Amino acid sequence: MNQHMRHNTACKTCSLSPLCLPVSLSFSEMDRLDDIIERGRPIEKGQYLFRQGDPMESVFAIRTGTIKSFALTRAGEEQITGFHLPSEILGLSSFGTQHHQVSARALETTNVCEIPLEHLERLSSQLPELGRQVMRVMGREIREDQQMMLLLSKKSAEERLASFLLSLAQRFKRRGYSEHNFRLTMSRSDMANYLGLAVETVSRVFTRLQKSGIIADTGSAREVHIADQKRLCDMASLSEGERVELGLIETTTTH
Amino acid sequence: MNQHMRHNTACKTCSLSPLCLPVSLSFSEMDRLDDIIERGRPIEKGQYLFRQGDPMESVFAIRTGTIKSFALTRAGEEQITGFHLPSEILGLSSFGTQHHQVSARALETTNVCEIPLEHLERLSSQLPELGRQVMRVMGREIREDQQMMLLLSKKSAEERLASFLLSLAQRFKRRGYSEHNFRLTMSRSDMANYLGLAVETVSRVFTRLQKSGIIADTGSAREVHIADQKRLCDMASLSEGERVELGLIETTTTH
DNA sequence: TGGTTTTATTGACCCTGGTCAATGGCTGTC
DNA sequence: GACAGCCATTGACCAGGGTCAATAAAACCA
Repeated sequence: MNQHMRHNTACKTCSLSPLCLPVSLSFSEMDRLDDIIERGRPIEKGQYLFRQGDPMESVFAIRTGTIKSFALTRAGEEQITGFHLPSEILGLSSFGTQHHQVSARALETTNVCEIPLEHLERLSSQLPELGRQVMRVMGREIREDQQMMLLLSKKSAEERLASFLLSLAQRFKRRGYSEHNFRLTMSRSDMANYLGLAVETVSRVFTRLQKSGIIADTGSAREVHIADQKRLCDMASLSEGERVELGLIETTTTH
Repeated sequence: MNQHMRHNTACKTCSLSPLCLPVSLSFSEMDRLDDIIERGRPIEKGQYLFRQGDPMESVFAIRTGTIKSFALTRAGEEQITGFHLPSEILGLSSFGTQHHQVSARALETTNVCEIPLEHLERLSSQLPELGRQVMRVMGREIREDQQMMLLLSKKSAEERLASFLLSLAQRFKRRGYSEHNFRLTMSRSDMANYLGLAVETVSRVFTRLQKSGIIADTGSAREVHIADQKRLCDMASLSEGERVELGLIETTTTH
């Protein structure tokens, strides 16, 4: 048993493990994974989990909270590359480099599981299923990034925001939360940055979504209530890949 | 020795191996990799290497030629997710799924090395360095996709084309070709699709680049001669990550 | 609690790049 | 070598969404 382990923080008892690295490991294998995981104190809102350029020593799984990851452009502005929810793995994009290629910052108080790379690599060669899961997670990240490329190069402002809200809804649902009511942990400006829009455009699209009754006015800008999911889907012009991720269709077919 | 092996097609004798999967394998390990690799007949221009929805049974390393990979949008148009040059690995984005999530089509006559997934996974657990290299390649792909997200969400048409040409130049250079003179294997329309622009815009930017003397008029639209690389770099507004990939700076630093 | 800062909304205006249309240049084929 | 089809270029026009500016609403904090 791991000295760092506290109540309810072992993979075996974690409700997120079916979505996370331990998926398809046996109980005894999970114990070995637990032995290399370090669980420190929470990261407060605004604090960095790691910064671009830091030595790359671990990857992180989110236990609770939200993290945004971003790269810095030449001009010093951020380009947000993702918002990460519980069970998602952070740091994979720096694999094969000595240093983190992005920064990661908490959008709210966040707890993470730290997995030292050195131990992960050693354990992966002993537990083939763990290595395979790391590759599956990386494959999913590549697919998501490529869907994001599609969104950024082909979709209108309305389609972008609709796709984003549906993606969040689905991710909350998979984690056992409501897919219709949730709180946005990121600002309008973060959303705009991520979606390749101006803040003002995001704000205007939210207003339009409310006026058309697709989302309800909750009184707070951060609180979302999806009132008409079907119309939101229509508005998003989802690609096949997105429909698969959202669970709207079973599997892709040949064209 | 592998029955499929032909002259100059073993990893051990392939000039691309330092850029490809076998990097940092010993000769005897390379032999074991060679044993699972299948090298079939060339793929002609326009032919598919695989199609979105096909069962996912192998990944592919390009030996010669160029492949474009793309997903289909709901409306049936393509979204190009990448152009792949010799030594680059294709199919990683479908890791963890039963079926290919993108299609891959040859832009010119192309030779590939086919690596059956089942064998690759088994061999990776026996040769930890091979598994690590697969993860490094996937990490690089994630970083490139995220740089593409930056390009698509923040850069102007000029900056996009300049970045694209520099990226191609660098990739040709690493493969031993000229970084100043090369032939584009993709059409204006493919470039436009990949860069999130209209064909007409790509054409206009090419004209502007010629008029300003940054690229020379070679008489052919597909033939590029970079006349002033420095100004092209300035024009591209490269991010730190891009500068690292292009070898313009050594490593990222903390901000 | 009041004052300061950050975040969100809304309006007015403008610009980059998309769309439509016409033309010219290649490539391939019978 | 003439025709077909695709690819590339250029011009004219237009619109989606960016920018700037003003205000309102939250969040923060001493």
